[in-house]
Amino acid sequence: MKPETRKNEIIIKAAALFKDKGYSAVTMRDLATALGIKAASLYNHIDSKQAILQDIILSIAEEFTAGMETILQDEGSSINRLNQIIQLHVTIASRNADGMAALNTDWMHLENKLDYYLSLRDTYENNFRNIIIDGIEQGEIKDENVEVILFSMLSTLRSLYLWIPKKEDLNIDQLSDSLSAILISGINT
Amino acid sequence: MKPETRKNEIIIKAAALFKDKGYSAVTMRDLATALGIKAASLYNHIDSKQAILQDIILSIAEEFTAGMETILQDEGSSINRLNQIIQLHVTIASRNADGMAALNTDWMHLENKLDYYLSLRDTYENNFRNIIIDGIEQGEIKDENVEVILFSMLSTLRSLYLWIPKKEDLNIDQLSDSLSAILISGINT
DNA sequence: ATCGCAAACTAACAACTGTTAGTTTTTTTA
DNA sequence: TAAAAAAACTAACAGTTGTTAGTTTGCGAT
Repeated sequence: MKPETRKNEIIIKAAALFKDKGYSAVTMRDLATALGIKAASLYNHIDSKQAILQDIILSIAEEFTAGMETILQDEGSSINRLNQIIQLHVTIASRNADGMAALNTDWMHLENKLDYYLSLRDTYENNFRNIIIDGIEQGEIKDENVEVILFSMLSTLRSLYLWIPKKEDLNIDQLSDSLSAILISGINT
Repeated sequence: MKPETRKNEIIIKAAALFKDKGYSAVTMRDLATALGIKAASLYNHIDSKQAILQDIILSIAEEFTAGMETILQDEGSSINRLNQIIQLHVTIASRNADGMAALNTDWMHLENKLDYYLSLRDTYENNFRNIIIDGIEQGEIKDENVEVILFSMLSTLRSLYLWIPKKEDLNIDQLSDSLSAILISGINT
C-alpha cells in the first residue's frame, strides 16, 4: 500500500494492529504509540476509529467488486473465470494482507457502513455462485452441490491473507497456479 | 452442548455472543443481560471473562487433538485419513459452531493459555501435513505443493462453522461426503 | 419453621475508552 | 525570514470496562 500521506500511514499501521488483535482490542492509544505520537494527534488526520475501519474494509471490498466485474465482462469458460477469481484473490491478498484480515474478521463492526458492505459481499457471492452454476450446466464442472463448491473455494481464498505473509518464497503467479490446480483438479491421483 | 449447570449456560451463551461480535467487543454486562441477570452475578459461577474464553477454546482444541490421535492410530490409506479428518471437522463444527468461531477468531486473546493453544495447533497441523506427505510418497496424492494442499484443506475445514448453521437442510454425513468429493477429487470434469 | 446454600442483587472501585479543546512546535511556502 | 499550514502536544471529559465486597432472596432438606 502507499504510505504517502500521514493519513495513509495511520491507516496502514492500524490495519497491521487490527490483524494482530482485532479492531475492538486495539485502542487509539495503541495505534498512536505504534506511530510514535499521542492519541489526540491522530485526530489531525482521521475522523474517528470507526472511519479507519471503514476505509480499510470498503476500499478492499470495492476492489473485489471491480475485479469481479472485469471477469464477468471478459469472454471465457467458467473454469477460466474461476481461475481469474483465484488470481484476483491472490493479488489483493498479497498486496494488502493486513487489510484482508480486517475485512474477514472485523466487518461486523462497520456500524453505518455495514449494510453497504453486506450488499457488496452478497453481490460478489452471487456472481461467484452463478459462474459455478453456469459451469455445471455447460458440463465443465462436476454436478456436485453448488453451495459446497462455492463455500470451499471461498473459504480458501478468504484465508489467503493468513498464509501469504509467511510463505514469501512462493511468488504470486506460482501460488495462483498451484491453487488453481488443487481447487479445480483436486489432489488425488 | 450441555447446558446442565449454570456455568455451562453462561459459557454457551458467551460463545454465541463472541461469535457475533468477537471476544473483545462483548462485555460482561452484555453477557449478563443476555442471561437475564446482572454482571456481578456471573462471578458466582465463573472466575473471569478470560476463563470463559479459555474454556470455550481449549475444550475444542483438545477435542481436535484427541480426534487426530484416533485417526493416526487407525490403519488406513492417506486418502482415507484425510476423509476422517474432514468428518472430524464437520462433526465438531456442527455440534459447536459458536465455539469454533471463538477458536478461529479469538485465540490470540488467550493470554496465559496462548502458548498451550499454539502448541496444540502446531502439533495438529504437523500431523495433518505428514499425512499429506505420506500420501504423496505412496502415490495416492498428486505431487503438488504440500503447503498449498494443507492450507487449502485447513482453510475450508476451519470455516465450516460459518456455513453449517445456515444450511441445516444438509445433514452431517451428506456434507462430509460432498466435501470429501470436492476437496479430494476437485470440481472439473 | 429453620438451616444451608446457590444464585441473585446493589454499590462501588480504579483503570481505560474514544474524543474534544486549546496550545505549541515543526515544516512548507512565498 | 515571516507567514501559513501541518502536525504534534497537554489536559481533560464523560462513559465504559472487568471485577470485588457485602447483602438479600428463593428453595430444598432437616
